[in-house]
Order: sequence, then C-alpha cells, then structure tokens
Amino acid sequence: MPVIRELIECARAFEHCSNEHVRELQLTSAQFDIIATLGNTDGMTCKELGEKTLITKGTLTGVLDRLEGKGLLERTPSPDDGRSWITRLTARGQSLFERIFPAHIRHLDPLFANITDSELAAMQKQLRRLREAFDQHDNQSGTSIP
Amino acid sequence: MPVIRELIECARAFEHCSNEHVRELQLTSAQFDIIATLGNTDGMTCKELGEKTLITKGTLTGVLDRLEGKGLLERTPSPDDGRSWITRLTARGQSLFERIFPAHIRHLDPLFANITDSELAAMQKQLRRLREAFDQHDNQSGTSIP
DNA sequence: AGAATGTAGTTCTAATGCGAACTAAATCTG
DNA sequence: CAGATTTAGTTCGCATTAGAACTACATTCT
Repeated sequence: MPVIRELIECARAFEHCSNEHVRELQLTSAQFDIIATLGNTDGMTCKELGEKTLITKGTLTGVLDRLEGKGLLERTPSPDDGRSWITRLTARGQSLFERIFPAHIRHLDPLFANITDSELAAMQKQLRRLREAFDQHDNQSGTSIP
Repeated sequence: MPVIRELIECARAFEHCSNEHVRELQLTSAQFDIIATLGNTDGMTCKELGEKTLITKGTLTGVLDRLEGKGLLERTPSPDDGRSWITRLTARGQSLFERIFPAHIRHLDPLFANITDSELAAMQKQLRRLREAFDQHDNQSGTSIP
C-alpha cells in the first residue's frame, strides 16, 4: 500500500510545517486549529467545533480547558440546549487570532506555489473518493443488522 | 485549504479502518505496524524501524518496550555498532505475524476495490509531489546558512 | 405525562506523538 | 591520537489521540 504510506507521510509533513510555525506562538496544532475555527464567529458548540476541526470530543474537552486557562476562550451555557455550551474567543483570543491567522496563511501559502488550483482540486476529489471508500467500509463492518 | 482537510480526513479514515481490525488482536496500530515491518526479516535497528514505520524514535522506544514486554520481540546488541540494537520478532512474534498479517491485508483489500491501480499510482505521485513541497519548505526555514 | 432512547460534554485509561535534553559510541577533524 | 562533531537510542515533559463509561439534559413514542 504505497499510496497509504504516501498519504500518511504527506499529512505528517504538512502538520510538521504547520507545527513549526504555530509552536513559536506557544500554541499547539490543535489549539491553533480551534482558534482559527472560532475566529470571526460568534462561537459555537463543542459538537460543531469537533466536526470542523476533526478533533474527537474526548480530546476537545482538554484542548478547550487549556485554551480557557490561557484566557483565550470562554464557555457559556447555551440558551437553547441545557446540555450544551457555546465556546467563543475572548477579546484576547480574538486579537490573537487576528494577529496570527493571516501570518499562518502567509507561512503556508508558498507550500502550494508550484501546484495549480486544478491539480489541487483533482487531488481533493481523489482523496474524497478514497475516504468515502474507507468510511463506507466502516459502516459495513459496524452495522451487521440488515 | 480544502485539500489539506481532505488529506487529513482521509488519513484518519484509513487509520480508523485499520485500527478497528487491529484492536481485536490486542495490538495498537503502532504495534501492528512494527510487527508487520519486522515480519519475515532478520530484524533491524531502531533507526530503520523508525524510517519504515514513520514512528519517531522517542515514541519507538515505548512501543518496542511494550512489544518486548508481550514477548513478541527481542533486542540484541548490534555486532557492528556499539550504540545500536537489532530488534527482531521472537518465535511467538513471528507466528503472530504469520497469523494476522495476511488477515489484515484481506481486511483492507476491499477498501481499494473500486479504484484502479493506475488511479492509485497517480494519487501516489501527486501526494509525493505535495509532500516534497512540504519537506522542502521545512529545510528552507531550517537552514538559514547559505 | 412517563418510559425509552438519543445526544452534548466530561471523565477516565492506555498509548502515541513530538521535541528537547541526555548518554554512549562512532566518526570526522586537524 | 586528542578534540569536536554526529549519530543511535533512551528518557522526560507535555499535549493529543481513540474509545469507552458516565452524567445530565432532550426528544420521541405511546
């Protein structure tokens, strides 16, 4: 499965590039991901955050705790749903976001310099297809009820 | 960066598929990876193992410790290099490998059923290109010495 | 309304994961 | 050959990861 190897290496290589820049800001990759997702929004629930950032809910609690500890975000009870919380950036968090997010984009941008948009789009399509095959397989082995 | 998102989702989806099967054998993904890499070999050094499995050396020590604890592998000092160890499967490890490796391949095989070899090859090539862009960027920011 | 079921978040455990500091051995210098 | 620099592997600290069990609130169904 050389594709798989390349897939994983590629994902790691990207994360490494991204990490390198993010670590300078005393943030981890996951923490940056959250800040970037919450930036310029009115906040969202844990569930939404998890879906957008691909962080599992069990992990999310810890990541959010640490960000809350740093004073970068706050959690308020949801008015609509008693089980749920709205997580949003604090003023400090928002200002951090505004400072680092564009810089991060600028940092990553050159990575894609030699690849055209249509190539990227093609890759995305292929990857999606592959992922759907994986997901489908998951469901099949999960649901043995006819 | 929707490609990146797809890339990461795809890698995770695969690992999830793989995990599901491997966990039944009381192994973690990383542990299986080691077993699969050492199977049918005369053993190799930590460094080689790290390169082949993409596991960082710091992590590797722990993974190998646990496998050694299970009696699946053994470490003997390298005759050539006093710093280095040869890690190889024990008889139990080898027999486990022979039992589970083909089964794992059979488990994963259907995932790729709907994708042709040439498509996979094309993806691999694209991913490689992308990864090389990432790696290159790493080196650039790392080495500021001309 | 009341029971069964589902869902949002938290907590827990065990294992990675990464990077940095460390030890010991090897290799490269001069 | 002595000293400086690499390299192999371990150790450490901290954060993340998956997954399962748990709590509390919502929804559904009758």
